[in-house]
Amino acid sequence: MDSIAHSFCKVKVEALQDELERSRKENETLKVMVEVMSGKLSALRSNVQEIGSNSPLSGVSPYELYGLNKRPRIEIPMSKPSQILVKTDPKDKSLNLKDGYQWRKYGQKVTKDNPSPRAYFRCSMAPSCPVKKKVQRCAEDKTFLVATYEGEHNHDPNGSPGHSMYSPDSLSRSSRSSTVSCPVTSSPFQTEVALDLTLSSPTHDHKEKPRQTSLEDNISSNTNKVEEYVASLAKDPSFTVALAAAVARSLSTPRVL
DNA sequence: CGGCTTTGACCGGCGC
DNA sequence: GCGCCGGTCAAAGCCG
Repeated sequence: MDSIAHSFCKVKVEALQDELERSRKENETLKVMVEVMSGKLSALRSNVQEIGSNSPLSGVSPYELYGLNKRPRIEIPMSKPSQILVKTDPKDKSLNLKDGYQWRKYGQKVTKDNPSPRAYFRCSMAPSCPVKKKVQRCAEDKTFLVATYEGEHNHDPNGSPGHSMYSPDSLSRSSRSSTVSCPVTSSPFQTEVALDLTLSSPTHDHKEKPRQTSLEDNISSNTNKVEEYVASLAKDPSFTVALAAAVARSLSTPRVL
C-alpha cells in the first residue's frame, strides 16, 4: 500500500518538476522578449527627447526615426492603408497637410466618431497615380492631424527626384506642421505605441500638462501594456512555439535601436 | 480661363 | 426593407 502511494507521489512530483522546468523555460523566453521590447521603448524614449530638442526633423523618415522598419524582427507586412500623425496648430482649421505631394481635395465629411470634419484628398496626378488620403483632427487631441494614406505614389513629390515624403524640404515648406509624425503599422505593439504617443487616455488633461510629460506618461503606460500583453500571451499554450520562433528571429538579426 | 476648393447630393455597404 | 454612415461625385464659386 505504501509503495503504491509512494509511486503515486513520485509520478506527481515528476509531473510537477516537468511543469516547473517548462515554466522556467517559458519565463526565460519571456524575459528575452520583454528585454527586446524594453530596448524598443528606450529607442522611442530617446527619439522623443531628440524631437523635443532638435525640431524640426531633419532628413529622417518617421519610419527610420522610430526604428520600426529597417529590419522588422517579427515579420509583419506594412499595413495598407498607413497612418501618420502630425502635430499642427490647433487654431489652424486647414486640413491641408503638406507632405511634399500635391493633392486635390474631393470631399469633406463629418464622421460619427469625431466632431472634426474629415477631408478626402486624391493625388493631383490622378488617375495615373491612384493614391488617396484622408485627413482628420485627432478627436482626443486636436493639435494632431491623423492622415491615412491609401496606395503608393508612382512618381516623385512635386515631380522632382530625390524628395522623400518626409524630406526636410517638404517639412520646412509647411508653415504650420512640423513637430512630430509617427507611423502606425500593423504590428500590435507598434500600433499601440504609435497611437498612444498622441492619443492619450481621456482622463489626461492636455490643457494643463506639457506635451512632453504626456508622451512620457504614455511611454510608461506602453511599457505596462507590453508586459501585460506578453503575460497574456504566455497563458496560451500554443504561444510558446510561436514566441520561441519570434525570439529566435529577433535575436538572429542586428538590433535596430 | 484653368485649376482648385466647397458643399450638398448621391451611392453602396452594413446592421437591425 | 429601412436607416445609418462613410466615401465619392459634381456643380458652383473662388482665385491667381
